[in-house]
Amino acid sequence: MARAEFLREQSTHIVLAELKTACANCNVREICQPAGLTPEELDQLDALVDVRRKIRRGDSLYRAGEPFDALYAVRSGFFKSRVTYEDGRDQVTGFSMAGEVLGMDGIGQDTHNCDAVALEDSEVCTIPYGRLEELSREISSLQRHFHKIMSREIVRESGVMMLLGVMRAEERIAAFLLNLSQRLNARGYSPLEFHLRMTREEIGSYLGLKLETVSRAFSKFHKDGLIEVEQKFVRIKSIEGLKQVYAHHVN
Amino acid sequence: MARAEFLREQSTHIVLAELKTACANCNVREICQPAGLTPEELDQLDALVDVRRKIRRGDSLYRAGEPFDALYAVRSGFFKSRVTYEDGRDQVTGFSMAGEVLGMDGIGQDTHNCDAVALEDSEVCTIPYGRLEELSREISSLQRHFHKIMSREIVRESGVMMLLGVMRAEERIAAFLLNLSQRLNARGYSPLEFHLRMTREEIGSYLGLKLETVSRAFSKFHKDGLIEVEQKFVRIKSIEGLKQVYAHHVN
DNA sequence: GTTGAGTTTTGATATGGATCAATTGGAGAG
DNA sequence: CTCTCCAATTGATCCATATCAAAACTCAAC
Repeated sequence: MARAEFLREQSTHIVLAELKTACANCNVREICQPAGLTPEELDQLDALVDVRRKIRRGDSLYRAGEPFDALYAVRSGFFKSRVTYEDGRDQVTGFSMAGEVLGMDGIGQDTHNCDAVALEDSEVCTIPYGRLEELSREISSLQRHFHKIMSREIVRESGVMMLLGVMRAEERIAAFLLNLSQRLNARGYSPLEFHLRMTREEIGSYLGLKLETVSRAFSKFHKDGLIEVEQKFVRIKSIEGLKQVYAHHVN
Repeated sequence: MARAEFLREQSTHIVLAELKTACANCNVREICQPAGLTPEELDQLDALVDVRRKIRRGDSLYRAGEPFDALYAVRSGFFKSRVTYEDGRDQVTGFSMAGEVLGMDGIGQDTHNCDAVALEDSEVCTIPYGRLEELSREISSLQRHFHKIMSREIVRESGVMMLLGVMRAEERIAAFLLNLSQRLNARGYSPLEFHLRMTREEIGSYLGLKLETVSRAFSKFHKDGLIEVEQKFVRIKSIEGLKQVYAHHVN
């Protein structure tokens, strides 16, 4: 027990020591550090993003119904957001990777609207919401940036509505893979080879499909030479081919 | 030309004269006028919401791709938001009635992401976005309110994802009617009798269904004594019954 | 009133994806 | 290393909703 305490202390120290440099090459810095800030403003921001938090695979960062008081910037790892309906049915409403922001659903009702569950051991920076509001009253570039991030979440979701509302199963899955690829690329990871962090069932839930349908589509894409799949590992062999899957559709 | 100038002047006068009283009992005032403002702040807000604009049925308030520079508060009338996909497929992503805000999709990319089309002759107040940002830096209750409205749009959309992802046709339509009813009620209209402003096809597009399916569900609900429908007119006879439609579902 | 285009309803049939079922494959616990 | 459990694949069948088709109804224009 004493030893556990010690280890925790030590790890906190390491975290604090790393923070400065960590922010410097953090994917999330575009959120926390919009361009054109004065050194003084940068110091204020340093103070804003204060607490780092580790979330173990399977644990949740927050749960629907909990009081909302902070946004979270994913520093490393991978999350799913999940809404549970009254009757117990649930749906995955999004996946978040390093460099993305979680929790904006909570602002409207001061209460989280969904669960955010880590799909692998993850780390987030906590952005206390009250302080974010204060600071974005002082720093207009931060304000603007924050608004853009919220707006993009709205646009992202209307893209998902499109997936769910008008696309066929294989189109949805092609679009899903392409979106994942593009986001990984934007964060500096390989856009052509990656590990899926979620199960077929979670992909299906997100896309409004059953896990068997997801599996069949993967097999089909494999057979057509568009991807290689082995369990969670995916290699995209033809971005163009995947785009064809939904471009080829006849109205 | 001189005459046209004169008319415009005059009409501006009328608008300004009406604005004060108009705002006083406007549904949108909770957006434009969060509680607890000083008289001074209220004057600033009066200046913010300056231009009223009439949109004829069938015309669009804005279109995807147009530069974004303002939000719109619907004063009267009814709009649909529509996203068109590369290949020409489109989907209705929302309906907006008096007292609701349109255009937040444009903030993220400085460009509108969807078309907003009037489904009946409508009137909106224009809220220039730059000024809204300025003012919400000065008035924290306005800032907070604006953030809440954006966040609620995120939550609304994740609700639609739920509709599209997990519900069956009749459940979606029951949920749609109940949502409409509840929003009309919140705006002071009858929650039990109303005119649909949109066609069966537009409802279907929103819900990811074909118009025939929508029509059949309406007929079924009628037969079951849950609603009366005659063309665009709807009378809800059993809110409870409609709730049962999706409560009764077995996992 | 008549015409005509668009909307809605209803019926018959087709089909994409769900469901049910069986098997295989992997990863973690002991 | 083996056992166990969960994830994934694949096949067979079913069903909810799409699709195709025709008729009725509505409203606006003339």
